[in-house]
Amino acid sequence: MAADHRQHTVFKMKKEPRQARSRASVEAMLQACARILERRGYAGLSTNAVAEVAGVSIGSVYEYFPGKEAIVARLAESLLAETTDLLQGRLAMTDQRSELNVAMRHFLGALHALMHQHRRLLRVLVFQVPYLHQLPATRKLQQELQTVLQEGLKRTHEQYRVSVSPTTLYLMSTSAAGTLMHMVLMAPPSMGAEPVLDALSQRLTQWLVSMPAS
Amino acid sequence: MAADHRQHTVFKMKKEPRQARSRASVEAMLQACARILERRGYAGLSTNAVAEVAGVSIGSVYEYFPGKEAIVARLAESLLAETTDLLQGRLAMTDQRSELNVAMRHFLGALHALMHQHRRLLRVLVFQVPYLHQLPATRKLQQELQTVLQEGLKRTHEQYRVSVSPTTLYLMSTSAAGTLMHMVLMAPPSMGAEPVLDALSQRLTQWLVSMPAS
DNA sequence: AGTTTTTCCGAGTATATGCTCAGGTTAAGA
DNA sequence: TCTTAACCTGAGCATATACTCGGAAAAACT
Repeated sequence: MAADHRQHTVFKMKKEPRQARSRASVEAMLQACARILERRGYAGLSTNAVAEVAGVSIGSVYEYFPGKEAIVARLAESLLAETTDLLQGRLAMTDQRSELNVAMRHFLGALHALMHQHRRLLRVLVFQVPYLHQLPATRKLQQELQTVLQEGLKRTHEQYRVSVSPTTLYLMSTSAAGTLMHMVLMAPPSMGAEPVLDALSQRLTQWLVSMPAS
Repeated sequence: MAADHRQHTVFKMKKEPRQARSRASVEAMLQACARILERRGYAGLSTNAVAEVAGVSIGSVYEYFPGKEAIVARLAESLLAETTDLLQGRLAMTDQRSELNVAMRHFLGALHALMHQHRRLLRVLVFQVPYLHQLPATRKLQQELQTVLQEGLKRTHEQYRVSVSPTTLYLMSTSAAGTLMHMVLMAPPSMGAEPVLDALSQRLTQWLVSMPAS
């Protein structure tokens, strides 16, 4: 039976580990899951393999996770949460003294660095995990991207205070995300990241500047 | 045994059908494959299911395909080829009398329409098929996008003859592709396609116009 | 110490899926 | 018509994977 008809409870943990010992076990399972995903892909991931690589028994896996979907979901959630945190942290650093184009470049640079760091895992999550984009954390991250863009504008120098329509906001965030994704996951080695990030941030900034002020 | 260690011959057909009867069988298998992918996802796809839905025996499937990867690959190749043809066809229609922004809008509109038409299948192919982006047709399509952009520029009115760096070309194509992908596969219903396409083509055009002429 | 809760174990069962093969049927060629 | 090649069949074998369950060991609690 395919995994598609199951309830969405398969994405949640069965029970939270209470003692230090079990917390270490769960951590080992998650690390094992990441290792297997990077090396063998989602199709090569099985609960038995997770148990073996993590050095625990198969029974222990099912003690905490209802199935492999839940392990992957947990792993993805933590990565997505890390990214969301990064965005919020960067936003907190941005104030009225910041130059819009500089702030934009820093945002994109930090985001790119984080994605690049986890690129092997990210590739599998994005391209092979069927339920990734219906995870709450995914939607939260996408929303966060737009929020950060909007808030960042408000906080930078007054001369850039412009009114941004939802369409524009959407276009900017999807353009940026699409380019970052392509660079990290699909770009040929010949394409250096720095020039593209420079050009991208410059473009986004000029785009905003050219809009009617509010 | 995971499917990851196999040779890349799994992506090719075993033998070409010669008679009309067998060509119909293969066609039925491909249609069945598409149906199953749309309804059950890649994880729900099996050679047995393809045989059943197509109304042929499992033996016949293995007569023409070495495994399910080859069926999916064939299906994807035809969809990608259709897209590449569309781009080339549009390019042939573009001449020096065309306005750049109008031509750009038509390109994006046609591309979006095609993607939207196949969005259910496309979603599964993009997000669940591990080997999609290593298919020759995928690379060809990506290359075609950049070529069309570059050629389209050369063919439109002289005033737009500008020199476009590889970085810019890359940035424009990934931005456009990223936005189209997000719109077709992930956008909330509230986001209408037309305004976004209008804004996108306008943006790309203005971007080019603002560059130094060659 | 005694009791309860948490954690862990792993052989074993059920099931799904990939794929073969020996042989039958239909169409094309001579 | 006879021969050959193409095409089709589906029961069945091999394997892999999800998941259970009875019970043991360790930790926490009283």
